[in-house]
Amino acid sequence: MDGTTARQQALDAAERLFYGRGIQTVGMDEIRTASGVSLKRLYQLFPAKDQLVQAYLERRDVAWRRRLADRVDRESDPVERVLAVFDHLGAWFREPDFRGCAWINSYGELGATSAAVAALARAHKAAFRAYLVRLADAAGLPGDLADHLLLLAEGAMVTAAIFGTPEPAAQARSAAALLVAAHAGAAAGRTAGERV
Amino acid sequence: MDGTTARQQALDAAERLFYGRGIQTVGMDEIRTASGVSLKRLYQLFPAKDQLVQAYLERRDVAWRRRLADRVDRESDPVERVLAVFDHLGAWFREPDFRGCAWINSYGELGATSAAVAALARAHKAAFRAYLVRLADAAGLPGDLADHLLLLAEGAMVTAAIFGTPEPAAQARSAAALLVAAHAGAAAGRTAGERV
DNA sequence: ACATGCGGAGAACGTGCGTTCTCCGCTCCG
DNA sequence: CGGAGCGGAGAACGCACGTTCTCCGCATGT
Repeated sequence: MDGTTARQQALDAAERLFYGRGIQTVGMDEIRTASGVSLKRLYQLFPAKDQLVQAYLERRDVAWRRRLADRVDRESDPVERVLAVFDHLGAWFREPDFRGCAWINSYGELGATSAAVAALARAHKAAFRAYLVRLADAAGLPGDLADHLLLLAEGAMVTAAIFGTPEPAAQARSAAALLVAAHAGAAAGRTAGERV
Repeated sequence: MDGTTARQQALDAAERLFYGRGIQTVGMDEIRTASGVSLKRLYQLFPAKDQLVQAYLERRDVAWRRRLADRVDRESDPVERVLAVFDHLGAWFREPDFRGCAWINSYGELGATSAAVAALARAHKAAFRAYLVRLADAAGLPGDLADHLLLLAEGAMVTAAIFGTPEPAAQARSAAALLVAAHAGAAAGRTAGERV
């Protein structure tokens, strides 16, 4: 087996298992069995479990954000692009193996113990927030709104995971639409010289 | 040592350690040392670690919700009572040992493995949501708003934990205020016969 | 054909931890 | 004063798991 395909298979198995059952619950042996990559090879590629965990979170980060961007790019209207974020969440929540946000879960499990995991969670959420800022900016909406959208999205992920229903995505979308309208109204008022 | 005080001390230590460092990271031995309750006694009171975990989450649930209600009860205006929820979150986030929501963290750590933990997280969030529904109702606001508030609150908890800053509470508060205004405006419009 | 070295399977090792057991002192009752 | 039982300290046990080691087959180069 090729080295790079071994790495891929190992990461595929790690992602499926770590995401589905938690990190501490899954042993290296199980990853060996699920991936077909021998333990020796696993430890050549990732000298310790921590590094496999780190690689899993890093790879998933770029994949997750690319999937989001792909969905958003199907819209052209700047405001629709903002709201598409929540449509994407809805589709994600409906996937049968959805089990919440990998970084929120990892943070809950290891954030207090592993500085690396905490940093990766922070980095992922910072990147997500930066993306929301760009979307809001492109729609001519103030920066505050991006933070509001972030809270709605994070809340939707958590709530959908714990209750096991996709509804929070639609709820977050409707709240986001109201906030966008409120901000847009305020902006329109400001440009018209209206006093608040 | 009395039986009920032993139980209290055990739960005190369990709460401090489980909340601060995660459940799987903390061993029964450490709880013994931190609480001063002997291992024998611990296992008399809680026949297995799961049950100690369960008792920890249950006790913290009522304490957490009572603290919230106490803060809310300092306000009399129904709308202020709704917003006070986020002021309370801000105060909580500023506590030095704040490390996110115990139930979100526990769910991330054990939700996939332990049905009991998943159920307790669901129960806690359902109770929190029901409280928000009551607050919204008392303020004459529609039921949808309570779900929006829930998402903002959950998002604030997660974001404050991962970024290690209390700001999300204020952001959630301002978003909540905008949503309240939007809903109140809509209600006023409806009562005035305005067409949307 | 034969040596050489890489890779796989899985045993082995060490440690941590949930749970139980042993031993001992203390207290309380006759 | 004696013994009987409860509680504490912590050793012991069994298991799971991260990590390493051993052994063996196989491919490759001369």
